[in-house]
Amino acid sequence: MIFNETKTHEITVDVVILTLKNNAIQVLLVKRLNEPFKDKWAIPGGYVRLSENLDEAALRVLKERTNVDNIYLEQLYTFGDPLRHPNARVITCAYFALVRAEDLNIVTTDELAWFKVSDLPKLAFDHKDIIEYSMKRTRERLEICPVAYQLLNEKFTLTEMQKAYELIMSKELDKRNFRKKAIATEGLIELEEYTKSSSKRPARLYTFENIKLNSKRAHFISGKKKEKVK
Amino acid sequence: MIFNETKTHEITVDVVILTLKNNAIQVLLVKRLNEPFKDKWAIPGGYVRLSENLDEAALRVLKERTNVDNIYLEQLYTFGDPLRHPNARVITCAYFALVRAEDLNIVTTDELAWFKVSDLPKLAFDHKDIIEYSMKRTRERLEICPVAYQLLNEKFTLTEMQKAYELIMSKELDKRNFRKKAIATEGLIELEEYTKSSSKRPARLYTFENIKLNSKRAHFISGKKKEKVK
DNA sequence: CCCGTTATATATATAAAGTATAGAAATAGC
DNA sequence: GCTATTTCTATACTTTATATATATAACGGG
Repeated sequence: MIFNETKTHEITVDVVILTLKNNAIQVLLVKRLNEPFKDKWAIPGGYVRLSENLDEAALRVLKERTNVDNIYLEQLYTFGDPLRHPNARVITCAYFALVRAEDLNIVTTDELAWFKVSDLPKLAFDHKDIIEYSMKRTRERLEICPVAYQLLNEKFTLTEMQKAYELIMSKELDKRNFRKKAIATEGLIELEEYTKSSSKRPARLYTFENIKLNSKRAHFISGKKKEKVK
Repeated sequence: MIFNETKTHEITVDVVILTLKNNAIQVLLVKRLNEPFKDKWAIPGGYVRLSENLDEAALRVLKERTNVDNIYLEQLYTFGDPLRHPNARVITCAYFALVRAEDLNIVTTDELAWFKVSDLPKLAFDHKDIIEYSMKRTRERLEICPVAYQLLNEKFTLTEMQKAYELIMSKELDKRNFRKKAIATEGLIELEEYTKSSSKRPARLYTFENIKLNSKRAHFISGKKKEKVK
């Protein structure tokens, strides 16, 4: 590829939209309708308009695809390899969002679907790298603040919360110690409600008050892997 | 300002170059020769060439200004407010670098000089925000890895290391506890050399082996503020 | 309706890391 | 030699993290 220095850059935003569905962290992908990478799956994205800033562009893309507002959205990283787009010079500012499955009302189609991040299809551009980096960042965030509640329904059990942590961190945590530390988390509210679902003993429901995502006390991931009991 | 959606974006990199000089964290600034913000100080930067990626562009800017290689350089954040440049649409990908004063061989002039980050002049564009964010990120890095050694000379005393931590974190640390945790840091090597300078008892010199900037064990900043003794 | 199963919940012991404080050793200046 | 100053060692105390035992509540099968 020959670069003509008089050509200009194009700049896009791409948004990694993560949710918790079917006991797995899943990412929303769109199928590309045009070349390059026609028919490959890709992260939702779009050109940055001249009148909007990067956050606004990312929010617009997120809203177009999910119709949700008021979501955890954070700038992730800017990817600018000259060869990341095969026939143009496109720099993309990647964002990632954590959304509640409960809040979503997405009609998935042949061109818009959820995929487990642990089992991705062949992706367009460098989008695989971008998704992997978004998971790394999510883990880093979780180590310093209880950002996982962004993935939980409004009311949740401690077991559900632990499951979210385990899926993000890819390791098992000890139930009893998780409870102790979770309960000490700033912002967690104990409700006088219980699950009455199919399970055995009903579990107490909790919720998070809006919002303290800088709480240092909530990094309860350090626990060593619990050994699997036979 | 009216935005014409057919106009294209321009993309630059700006590099916050931090060092430790005269008992303060200092940043390298250049005086702008042209409008806008003529004669105001700014972070060194430049347009991203079509043939280079963002890291390469940042390295090039860093090398142009400081002639140092092999430096701690990290992408910081991308700033893209439509109004950040008064008469163009310039998105900038900001980087920050930590350099050793010892390695530098910069001739400072009327157009290139070091400024204490705690006492900055009036800056061009949003560069004040960018510098502040680079300090925040440096603090975050320091909480999880001993990145401060990037600012220290090759051989240093624990007192010098502590001083670097205190300057970055803007708080005093307890000397005895700092020593205990610093000595436990992975990668720190105790030398059989001592200072023989003007001070009282000679201090042992230490160095860092190349390089483990992901060591979790090195976040020894948590100490409570030592009360000032009268 | 008893009883085993399963998941929730509480209490407590042990280990590790973080914080606080006393004081000894080495040098320079007087 | 005495004092001031800085480096360096040792140790007690507090908090957090990890490990383990046991009780409680519902369900389902006989």
